[in-house]
Parts: sequence; structure tokens; C-alpha cells
Amino acid sequence: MTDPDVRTSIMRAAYEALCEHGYTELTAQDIADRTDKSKSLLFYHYDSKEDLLADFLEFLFERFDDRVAETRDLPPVERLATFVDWFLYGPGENDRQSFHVAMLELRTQGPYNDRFREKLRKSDDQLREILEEILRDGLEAGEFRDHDPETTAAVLIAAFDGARIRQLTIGRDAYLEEVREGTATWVFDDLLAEDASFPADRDPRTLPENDHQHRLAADLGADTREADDETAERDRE
Amino acid sequence: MTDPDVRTSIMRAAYEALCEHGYTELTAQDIADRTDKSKSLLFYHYDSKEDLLADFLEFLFERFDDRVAETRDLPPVERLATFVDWFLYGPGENDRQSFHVAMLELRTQGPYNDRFREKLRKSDDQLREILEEILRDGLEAGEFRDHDPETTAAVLIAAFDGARIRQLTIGRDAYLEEVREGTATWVFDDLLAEDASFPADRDPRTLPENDHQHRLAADLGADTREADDETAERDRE
Amino acid sequence: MTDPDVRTSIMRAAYEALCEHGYTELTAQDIADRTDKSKSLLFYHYDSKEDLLADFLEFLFERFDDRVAETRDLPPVERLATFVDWFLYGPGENDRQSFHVAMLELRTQGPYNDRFREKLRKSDDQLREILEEILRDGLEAGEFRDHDPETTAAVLIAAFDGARIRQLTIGRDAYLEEVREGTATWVFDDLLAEDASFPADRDPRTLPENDHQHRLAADLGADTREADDETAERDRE
Amino acid sequence: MTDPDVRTSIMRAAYEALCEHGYTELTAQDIADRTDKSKSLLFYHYDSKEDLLADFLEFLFERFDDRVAETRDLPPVERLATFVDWFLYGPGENDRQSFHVAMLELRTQGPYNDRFREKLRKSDDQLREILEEILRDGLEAGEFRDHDPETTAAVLIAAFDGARIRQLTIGRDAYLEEVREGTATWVFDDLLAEDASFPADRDPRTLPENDHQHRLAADLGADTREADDETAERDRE
DNA sequence: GATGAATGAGATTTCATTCAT
DNA sequence: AATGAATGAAATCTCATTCAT
Repeated sequence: MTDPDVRTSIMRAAYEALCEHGYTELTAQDIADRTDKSKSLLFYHYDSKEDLLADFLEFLFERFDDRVAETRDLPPVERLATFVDWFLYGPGENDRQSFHVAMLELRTQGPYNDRFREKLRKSDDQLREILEEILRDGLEAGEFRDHDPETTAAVLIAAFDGARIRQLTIGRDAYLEEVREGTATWVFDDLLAEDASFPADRDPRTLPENDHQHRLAADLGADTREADDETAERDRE
Repeated sequence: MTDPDVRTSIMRAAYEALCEHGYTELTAQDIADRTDKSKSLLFYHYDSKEDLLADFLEFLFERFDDRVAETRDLPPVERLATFVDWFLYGPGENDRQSFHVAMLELRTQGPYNDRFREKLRKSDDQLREILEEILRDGLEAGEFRDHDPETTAAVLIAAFDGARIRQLTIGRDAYLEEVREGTATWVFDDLLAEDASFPADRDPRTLPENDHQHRLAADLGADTREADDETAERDRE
Repeated sequence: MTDPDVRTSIMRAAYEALCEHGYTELTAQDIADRTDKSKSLLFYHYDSKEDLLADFLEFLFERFDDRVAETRDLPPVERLATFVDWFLYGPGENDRQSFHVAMLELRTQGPYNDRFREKLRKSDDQLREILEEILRDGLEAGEFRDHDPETTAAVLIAAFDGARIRQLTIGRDAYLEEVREGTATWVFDDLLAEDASFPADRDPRTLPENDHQHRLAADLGADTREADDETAERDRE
Repeated sequence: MTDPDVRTSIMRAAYEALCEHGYTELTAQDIADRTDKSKSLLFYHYDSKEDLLADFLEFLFERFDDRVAETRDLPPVERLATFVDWFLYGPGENDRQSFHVAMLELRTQGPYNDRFREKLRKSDDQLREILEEILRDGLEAGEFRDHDPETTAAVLIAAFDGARIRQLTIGRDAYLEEVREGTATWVFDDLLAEDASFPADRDPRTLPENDHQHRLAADLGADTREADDETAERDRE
């Protein structure tokens, strides 16, 4: 896998195939179909389908790193609000949801698959680290009251993930807003120092729905525009 | 499916097969192997494997009802503690975990499968209802401070489910205790009226690990003993 | 594999497929094509193609037993002559040759395949035992001069097998007659007591070519007639 | 294929690959892996894998010629003893055996492959010629009694080859010694004139095992040293 | 000469489901 | 009610060979 373009195009195909078929029903052919290459080529670049998907997790992980870096200069409260939005984006973003459903299926293979689990773990470690960093920065900046960043991070991540999962799997969208509001009530109200507040346009209790500023494409990183063009071209053939 | 015994024996076989193989790798043969009947018979009783598994969800739902009923007479705080334990049982219960992993896989099929989703939804409705009932009972009894039961229920369920899922899929057990303690800090401390408290032996912050009083078998309901005998008999053949 | 007819029909199909395609090029489909059943059925009865072929070796072994039994009542010299004929049948028997070529390919997998090797070994043990028995019987009957049956058996089997192999693989038919005559000269002349002799019509040095009395079908046992009819019927469809 | 070095390095790679994988499982990649060049290059030099292997047979044939020439000056009895040793080397020479197993697999393709068969035939012709030459020289020199060199050569080659094949394929090493002793008893005892005898240290009946003076490398000819160095270099990269 | 990338044509196996009995 | 036998439709992976560079 010398050429990064090849990898990227396979990863994009895997992404699209996962969105359309889900993980359980995903076949190597589905991925190849979203490429301008043959199925055999997948096995030229990867030893197995599992191998390809493990690299897909790695790929997502790399992209996530970049997106995190972009928020590094925001003030803690702002970063925290962005963090909440990442998770609790609106239920109307269908493409994004279908991808997250597939990712959820893939995540459930962690217990059976060491390589998947390792990648998922790395991703989890990173996620907690960032949230803890935000919380600690807020403490230092005097914007947050005293609390234990580790448990708070764990609770927030678990609650957001749980809300998303329940919303996706049973289709009850209310979970998103209920958890947004519930965490605002139970956690953020207490967490924010008296003179701090969630940005007016980001208050979890007043913002009825995410403003879609983080579009689907965000999941795969920044170079969305060109990629979509490429896809379009392929479809025209 | 006239004979309830037949249904029960198939359900039990499905349960065992799910524990051993997971949902994704589950085959009709795996279920039949844990029965004293043939694979063909499964298709006599059910139109398809999906049909059988939809009934399995229904079956679990029925059993869950019974277990809920058993707690109906406990005082609200005690019931709440029991509720927490249901979710955050210790990471050492391997049999239980393997079943929950399989259930998690199955849950991820909700978005693709209307019948699964309907059952999951019913189950979710029931779960929230119970928790809300507990919270409302506590409010009425003056044991809980004023709060919104709906959002609180949603947050707790989401947080507990999210913790379990992350623990299971990435194998990071710390989530269980962190969320147990985090919810104790952020929610329960505020929730409990000044003169009320979690039962001494149930305080989420002091109880290092669940006491295993809810054993694996609980997942399938009360009639565990006979079932095991049945299994033993089959193995002897 | 309860029904012996099914096994027999699969074995016959394997036999025919081996004759036509050889072992190296043999596919499961080739075998299925010579059956009135589907390819899947082969995997219903056998865990793998290798498994099927191991059973094929076993099957041949069973049939060989029967053929050996038939010669048990012949006098030693006559049996020995029959033995020679088994090996050194004429080069013109094409069907038989193509089967033996395939068997030879299969035999070369012995070093890589424990199950094949075990069956081949069993078959070798049986073959040597029979020849040694013939030689010992001849000694007791005073028809053979004193010699060591074990080494003689080994030399004869090796020489006959080697002749066959070289004839088959390089297509030099002369090996058959040369080894027939060579063993007659070096071994049998010395072996036979003065007053004994190879049956007039069986003297290895005068019989220019095997009389085809042991036809191809012999390889698969006695029930050739019906089997061929069955094959014919299938071809007509 | 202008450069003989390139050919030699491919031939050596083919040899090593055959030893490790056998013929049936041999892939072009396996050969390329033992080269410092790419798989594509094999197809630049040869039209097909079959073509390469046909040349490999040719290559072996050329080397064999050289080794035969080396024995040309020995007295007939000595040459005959050397001949026996070539075939009946001890069972402990594992590297040599793995190569001979692969060659045996390759030989079984003769009936399906004209080019292979032609090379094998040439090799067989040469082998018989040499043995017949030895036998005739011995007759002329008065060291051997009167006999027919053609049939004797055929019997010996067949017996030795058969012994080797049975030893390799079923793993019964006894064949080697039994045939060594059997031929000594039935053929050589009669063959040698009264006043001639097998070299004391070469008598097939007293020499329990080949003295390994003909090492593995012999199979590929004399230039072993450099070849090993080359291999070592490759491994270091 | 030399190679990385690419592919078509299989091959083996799997499995839900059906059907005759 | 019960089952052994049977199958079609896939899915993963392999590999000799080709080709653009």
C-alpha cells in the first residue's frame, strides 16, 4: 500500500458501502463496486476483508485526530459545546446516521476480534483524553467548578454514546434531546462556574437541533468536496 | 407453535447459541444443536431464522416483565438501587457478558429490521416507564427532590447502557465503576432528599462491585434449575 | 452418511472424475457433475473435499480386500502369477491407466497429508502381507526354494510399482515387459523349485500382454455392470 | 533468457520453493520470493509457469549429466555401487527427500503435459543408458556374468525408484533397506563373477545406511557454495 | 530489464430454506 | 410433528497472467 490515493479511494468505498449495506451485510464486492477497480485488487492490497476493515478503523482514527486538532484553540466552554454537538447531532442527518449504525455494528465485533478491539480502544482512549483535557483546562481557567474530570468524562461519553445508540437502534429520536437537556441539568449547570455559561447559541437546553454545521462528510475528514466529485464522475461512467 | 414447552426449549437453545457464537455468527444449526430436535423443525415452527429471533426478543420481553413485577413492592430508593445493579453488574460475570454482547449485535440490526426494532422499542418503552415510575414514586414519597423524571430517566438509561456497551466492546471495565460513581456524584447526590440516602450496602460510590445476587440465569427468567437439567440430559446422549 | 448407496454413487463419481481430470485438476464440481445431485450435497456428506477423497481411499481399500479374498483358494504359484498380472497389466488399458495416474498423483500427497498417508500405509501393509503370505505358502508347499519372504516381497512390489510408475509418467511401455521378464529371470527362476513352474499361460516371459481379463471395472469392485448402466442413464438425460 | 546467471538464480529459487511447498502447492509467488526480483520478471523470462518448470527439468537434466561424467573413470563394480547409492540414500536426508517428493509430484504430471513428459523421458533414457553401459562394461571386463543388460537395468531402476516412492509417500523407510538387500540377494549375487565382489564398504547387504557423502546439494550440481552465499545475502536484506 | 498494480476466472465452502417421507 | 437429504445463491479468497510505466 504505497500509494495513499489508492488507500483513500478504498477507504471511501468502504465508507460508502458501509453506509448503504451496514457492516453485517457488507461484502467485498460491495466495496469494490464503489471503486473503479476490481474486487481482486482489494485482496492485493489487503490480506483479508477483516484486514481492510481494521485499516478502515485506523483511517477513521487518523482523521479524527485532525478534527480534534482544529478545536484545540477554542476556550474550554466552547470546546465542550462542540464536543456535545459532535455526539448529539440531529436525528435528521440520515447519511451520517446510516454510517454510525454500521460503525455500531462493527463495534459489536470488538469482543470477537482483537484487532478491531485494539483500534476501538485506542479511539476510546483518545476521546476520553480530549474530554478530560477540556475539563482540566476549564478547571484551570476557573470556568468550571471543582470536580473529578475522569468520572465526569466517563459519564458524559457513556451518556452521549448510549443516547445515540438507543436513538439509532430503536429509532426513538427523543433520546438525543432528553440526554442533551438531562446532562445540561445534572452536569453542566453544576459544572459551570457562576460567571461562566454555555455560549448563547449552544446552550444544550435551548438549541432544539444541531445546525448541521458539521456535515456528514466530517466523518471522513476535510477533503470531501473533491471526493464527492470523484464519486459523481464514477457514477456517470 | 402450540406447545409452550417446545417454544421454551427453542428459546433456551437460541439463548445458549447466542452466548457461544454471538449473533453475527449464529446459524440455524447452532440453535438446533442445542435442542434435541432437528434443524428442519425450527423451520416448521418458524417461517425463518429472523422470525425465530424476533420471537426470542418477545420471549425476553415477557420474562423481563416478571422480574420487574418482583421489585414492585420495594421502596423507591431501594428499587432505584436495584435498577442500577441490573445494568452495572460486575465485569466478571462472563456468561452474562457474552449474552449481552450478542444482544448488542442483535440490537444493531434494529435499523435494518422492522420487527426487531418494534420489539426493542417496546422493551425500551417499558424500561423508561419503570424508571420514571420509580422516580415519580420517590418524588411523591418525598424521598427525591424535585426534578423532571423523563429526562432523568433518559440520562440514566443512556449513561448505564453506554457504559455497558463501551465496557463490552472495548473491554475497558473501568467504565462500569466510573459511571456508577459519576452518576452518584452528579445525579443521585442531588436527587436524594436530604434525609434520604442510598441503602448503606448499595451506595454506588462505596459498593466496589456488584454482589452477584443477580446471576446469569436471571437473563432468562426464574426456571433455571430445570433448564440446566434438560441441558445435562441432552449432553449425555 | 447412513445410506451406502449414496456413498457408492459419490465414490463412483469421484472415480470417474479422477479418471477424466486427474487428482491435481480435480474440483468438487467435477465430482458433482458425475452425480445426479448438487455440489452442495458433497459438503453435506463430507466436511471437505479432502475428507471425501480420504474416504475414497478407504473405499478402494475395502474393495481391494474383497478381490484379494477371491484368490485365497488358488495354489501359491497361481496366486503369484495373478499378483504379477494385477500390477503389470497391459499398457493398452487406457481407462485403467488414467485412473492409476490419478492415484499416483494422489499418492504423492501422502507426505503432506496425514490422513492420505495413513490410508496408503494401510494399503501397503495389506499388499505386502498378501505377497508374503503367498511366498510363505509356497515355501511350505515345497513349491518355492528357501528365501526371505519379506525382502522378496519388498523387491517385487517396488519393482512392479516402479515399472508401472515409469511407464505411466514417461509413457515408456517397455518397462512393463522388461520388468516382467527381468523379475522372471532374476527372481522367479530361482524362486521356483525345480519341479514347479509358472502356469504355461502365465509365464511372465512368454505372455506378451495381459489378456484383459481384469478389466478397468475391477478397480472399483464387482458391481460394475449396474453402475455402468446407471451412468449411461444419466448421460441420456 | 540471455544471462545464464539469471536463469540459475531462478532455477535455484524454483528448487527451494519446490522443497518448501511441493509441486502441487507451488505458486509463481513462491518462486519469486526466493529471488531478489519480482514475480512479473518470471513472466518476462518465461511464457508461463509451466514453461519455467519445463526449463527446470531441463536444468536438472544438464546437471545430472555432469555428475554422471564424474563417475566415468571408475571401474564398473564401483560405478554400480555408486549408482545404488544415488537411489537408495538414507531416509534421514530430509532436504533431499522434500525435493524428491516435489519431483515425484511433478513427474505425475507427465501424462498430462507433453513437455514435462519429454524431459522426463530424456532423463529416463539417459539413466538407463548409463546403467546399461555400466553393465556392459562389467561384462566386457569379465566382472559380471552373462545377462541381458537391458532387462537388468530396467528391473534395477524400477525397483530402486519404486522403493524410494513407497518410502516417500507412505513413510515406510524399511523399503530402502529391504530393496537394497533384496537386489543384492537376487541380482547382484548372481551378477557378480565369482572372483568379483562389491567394494567391501559398499556391499548393499552390510552397509546399513548411506554415508551421506552425496549431500542434498548434489541435486542441484556442484556450485553449492556460492549459491548458499547468495541465499544468505538475500535473507539479510 | 524490471515492477507494482490490476484482473478474470475460478475453487471451496457456507447456510437458510425446502421437500419428500 | 419430525427429519434427512438436498440445493441455490452467495461470499471469500487465490493465482497465473497482463500491462503501463
